[in-house]
Amino acid sequence: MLRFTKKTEYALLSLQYIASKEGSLVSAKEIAESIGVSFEIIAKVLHLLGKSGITQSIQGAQGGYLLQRSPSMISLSDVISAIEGKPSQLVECVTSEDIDDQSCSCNVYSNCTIKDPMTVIHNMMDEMLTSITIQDFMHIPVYHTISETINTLEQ
Amino acid sequence: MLRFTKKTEYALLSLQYIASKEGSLVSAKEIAESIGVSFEIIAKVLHLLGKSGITQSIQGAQGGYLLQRSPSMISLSDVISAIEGKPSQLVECVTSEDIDDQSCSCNVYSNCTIKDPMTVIHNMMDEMLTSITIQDFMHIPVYHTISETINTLEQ
DNA sequence: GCAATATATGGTTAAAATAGTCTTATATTT
DNA sequence: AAATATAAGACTATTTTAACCATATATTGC
Repeated sequence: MLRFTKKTEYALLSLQYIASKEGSLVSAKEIAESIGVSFEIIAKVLHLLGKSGITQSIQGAQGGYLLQRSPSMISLSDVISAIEGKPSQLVECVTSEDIDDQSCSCNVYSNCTIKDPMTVIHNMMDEMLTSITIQDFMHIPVYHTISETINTLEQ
Repeated sequence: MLRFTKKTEYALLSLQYIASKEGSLVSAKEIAESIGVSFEIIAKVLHLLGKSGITQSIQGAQGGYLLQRSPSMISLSDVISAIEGKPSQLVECVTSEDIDDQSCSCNVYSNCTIKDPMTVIHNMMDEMLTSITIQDFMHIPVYHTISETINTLEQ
């Protein structure tokens, strides 16, 4: 349905929360309570973010999580990849990796006629998801067009 | 997973096929065979496209489908809305309609802190999906950035 | 009128993805 | 040793997606 998963949503909320604490260790329990979802889910999400090097975790009592790089260096694309285990794929046969070297695994049509336009769309989407970072989740007003947003982000 | 559904994919393939026939009636059977999927699915997809006024159908023998407007006036956003019955929603609480008048139906957090940035992302995505039309599915090469693509589309 | 062709529409089923919970193990601090 | 906190996998329920099946309706042409 072209929708972010709940896990991605929780990841963004968690990263936003950690970023707002600017460098101090934050526990999964604290984040879960702040967001209002179960501890287990937040722990799982933070674990996934850690495996991808987005967050750093300190085990043990008084442990917790912190960001491995600044909010402006963590893109939405990074978060989606971390949560889903792979880069986003609008269609099965087009990924961010080795675009020219990809064979269509869908066997329904021998000669795919939408792969090229789909690749264009994928690239546009990818560029967009890469341009948005956790920093943009800190305090930004609502814009209504790409150009307005790009102008603002470039300032 | 932020992926187009198969139905949307079939819809795009069907519309591309109908557009390539430039005005002549095309049957669901012909489209299904051309794409390589079952007749029933294509019939259902075409029916959905018809209900949204994208295609026009002529019933009975020698009947079929044709486009109700030119390929350049049918956006990807239109197609997704037609197939899914509603505009795309990246997150539950942000839609294209009445953005300022929407209440968050998710009850997990009383005070949603990502709605504004999500609305920005939704608007960017929406603008992108609206800017892409069936015409772009006819014969276009592969570009790799938004700016390249926008430049080309504007020519 | 009737057979053939084609769309219209709803129901059913199977598979896959998503969401959430539960359990156990491991690490660190006090 | 107890308390705190992350690590990681198993398990279940729900929802979405995908595909198929069956029947109804409309039009053409003989």
